[in-house]
Amino acid sequence: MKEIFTLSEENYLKAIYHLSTEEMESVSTNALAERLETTAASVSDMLKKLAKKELIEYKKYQGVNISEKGKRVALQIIRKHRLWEVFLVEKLSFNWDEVHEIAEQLEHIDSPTLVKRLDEFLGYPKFDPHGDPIPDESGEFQSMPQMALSEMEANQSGLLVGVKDTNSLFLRHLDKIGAYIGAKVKVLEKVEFDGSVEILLEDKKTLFISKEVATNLLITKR
Amino acid sequence: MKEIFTLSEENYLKAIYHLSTEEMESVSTNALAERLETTAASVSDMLKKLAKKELIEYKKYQGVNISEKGKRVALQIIRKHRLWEVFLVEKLSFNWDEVHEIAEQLEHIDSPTLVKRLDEFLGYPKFDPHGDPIPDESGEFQSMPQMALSEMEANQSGLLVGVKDTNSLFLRHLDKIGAYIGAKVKVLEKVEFDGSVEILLEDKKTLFISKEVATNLLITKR
DNA sequence: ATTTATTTTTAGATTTGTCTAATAATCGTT
DNA sequence: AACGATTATTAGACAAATCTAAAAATAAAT
Repeated sequence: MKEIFTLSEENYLKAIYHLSTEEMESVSTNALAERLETTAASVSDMLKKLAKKELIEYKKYQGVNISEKGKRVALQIIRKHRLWEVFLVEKLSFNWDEVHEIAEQLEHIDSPTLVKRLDEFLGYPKFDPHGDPIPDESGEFQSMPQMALSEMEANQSGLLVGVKDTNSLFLRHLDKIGAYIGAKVKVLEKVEFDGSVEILLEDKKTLFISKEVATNLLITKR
Repeated sequence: MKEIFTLSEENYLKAIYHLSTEEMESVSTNALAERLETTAASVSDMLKKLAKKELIEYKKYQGVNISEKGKRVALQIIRKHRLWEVFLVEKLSFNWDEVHEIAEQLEHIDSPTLVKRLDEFLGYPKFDPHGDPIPDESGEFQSMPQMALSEMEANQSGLLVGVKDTNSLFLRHLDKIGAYIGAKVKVLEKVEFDGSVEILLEDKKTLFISKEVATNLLITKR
């Protein structure tokens, strides 16, 4: 029989998964508390519960590592989150900066059939509107080698495949300058003294990108 | 600022609304307990909370009446429930007997924009797959005068517009005999001794409907 | 290697929604 | 109108998830 998890447990698992892929070390209580906007005390309590259910590996004062079982659960939630984001953008014409909060709710809807049908309805998308890969039913996902635009050399070109920061202001800025997921990008020149980058977008227009923006744009070569 | 209600509160409100339209009297604690599959004690507790928030009118031992405010809230939840049912059936090709449980979850997603966009995406449907009317943003809905098939006289005809019982077995039975929402129905004969009804469906086939089924089919004349 | 600072955990309370068992109010019958 | 039956409410407990304040463990710094 299928194990059921509470909303809180699901949110903890997702946060632990994300934090442990961002840094390769084990996740600290404080980092989790900050991410989930709660106290370290609450995190400690919850970690005990998750450990008892074998969703994480946890030794007091040693931080957390997600278990295989926990990873499976987390990836299914992430799968739902990203599928719903595609739905919201493609079918309901939401802007890509508006969908996160709604998807945070929809990701907890529990119905495997629904997920399967939604996936089919959307044409089995492999990436969400922010360029993040969508895990399949068994948790696998395609991921191309990515780098920040700021790490590329002059004259290299690639495809804009994702953003690091999903902050709404940042996403709207991208819309304004005409950058979108899938756009072809070529680095024309790297400006030494301020770290900004001159790029050619879709072989059409050239523009300067600040260092801040460049470090938050993800590119795959060719 | 918008008032937020818990999942429990929303489910209570919905149940109170439905029970109070089914019978015109005030709703009893026990009826609610049965409907919500909980105990009378829990219901008593919750009624106090809802009354304090002015969602219901409640006097101890006197049963509940939903307030105008409560009705507004309930109708918006029902609106969401029915819109999601349309989505599941029309877009994700679910069967009409499979959608209720999923819609019970989706109805609690909180995003007015989402509801608006979904409504638009579905082409502003006025009725859900079971023939129940979908309230609009201000809680208004079209409702044609309806009667149970069992109440019709011989030789009268009408349109099958809804079902009373939404039990899955019943809905599948309807599929099997070829009855669907929108079908034209003519009463050929009413059988005295067992209350069954002989009908002509869509001017094509005649069949006998048991009393049980006939009382659960809703018809509008012409 | 101590001491200080930081991080993490525990102890004890609180809120929400639920339960069982006991009490109280209302209803139905004679 | 009074009795017994039904229905509804309270009292007291419990589990989940959170909090603050205090204690314990680890890390950093002199």
